[in-house]
Amino acid sequence: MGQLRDDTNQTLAYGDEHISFDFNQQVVTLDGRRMTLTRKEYDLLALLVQHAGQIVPRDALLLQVWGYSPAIRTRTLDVHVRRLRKKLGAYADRYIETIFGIGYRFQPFHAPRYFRPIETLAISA
Amino acid sequence: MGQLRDDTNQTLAYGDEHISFDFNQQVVTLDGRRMTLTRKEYDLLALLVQHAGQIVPRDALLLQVWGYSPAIRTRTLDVHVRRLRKKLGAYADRYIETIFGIGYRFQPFHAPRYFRPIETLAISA
DNA sequence: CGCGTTTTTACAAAGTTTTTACAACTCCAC
DNA sequence: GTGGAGTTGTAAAAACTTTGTAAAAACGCG
Repeated sequence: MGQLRDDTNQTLAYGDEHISFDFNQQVVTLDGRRMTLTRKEYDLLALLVQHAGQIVPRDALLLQVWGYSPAIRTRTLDVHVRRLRKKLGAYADRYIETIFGIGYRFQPFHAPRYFRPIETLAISA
Repeated sequence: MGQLRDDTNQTLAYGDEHISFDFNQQVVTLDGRRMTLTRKEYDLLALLVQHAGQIVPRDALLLQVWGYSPAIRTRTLDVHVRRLRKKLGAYADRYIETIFGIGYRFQPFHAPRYFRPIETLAISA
């Protein structure tokens, strides 16, 4: 479970309760079933999973998966995230979090959820 | 049934419900009948069968069977795959899978549809 | 040469990616 | 709380890429 890295700190594999990722064979399984991902879908998910738990900015995703500079205006990232979420089924929004105004984050299944401090509540209480 | 390998990990023979492959004699049988394959057809099928269950990229096939570099633009691989499928008859698409954008995969007849997480990190060139 | 084999050509079909257009949502100022 | 600018979600269409196929041309060896 978790991440397995080689001597150059490259992620070799990832696994949690529902998803497993083999970066060598480019094989992803969801609840034991093999996921069929297109190339871009795989590249995108792989990049997110390699930074599991960390926010990956849109700019970084667009640069690394598409080679786009931040100047380029495109919605293809959003569309690909949507298709990944569709294929992730019930766990979609749990696994792929939207960080408004910044980017996306892949959350390992058992990692503590991130909640924004609710200031209004604290003040009114 | 399955694959038989020698001490240098070369596949000597392959067999499943319908196909048998003798790599020494270069004899292939389909449901007990000997298949007549041309040289290139045999080379291509042999390479796929030797990696049964694994995806073999187009580039690898073109390099190993034809000696072509990835730069060369040719459709001969597709044409040969077609002829092989024709000779494989009813099992054609079951045995020779197209992996879009990557290559082809020979699937043993009884291979499970889905794979559990892979522990062994066998890398194929 | 003649014949089987291989490769190319040209187009069709299938699959993938990007764009477009608009809806829904988030944040912040007022 | 409301409104508006900016951001993300979504469905569908358009654009693009890859693979399938039939037929013709080129190859090569007896």
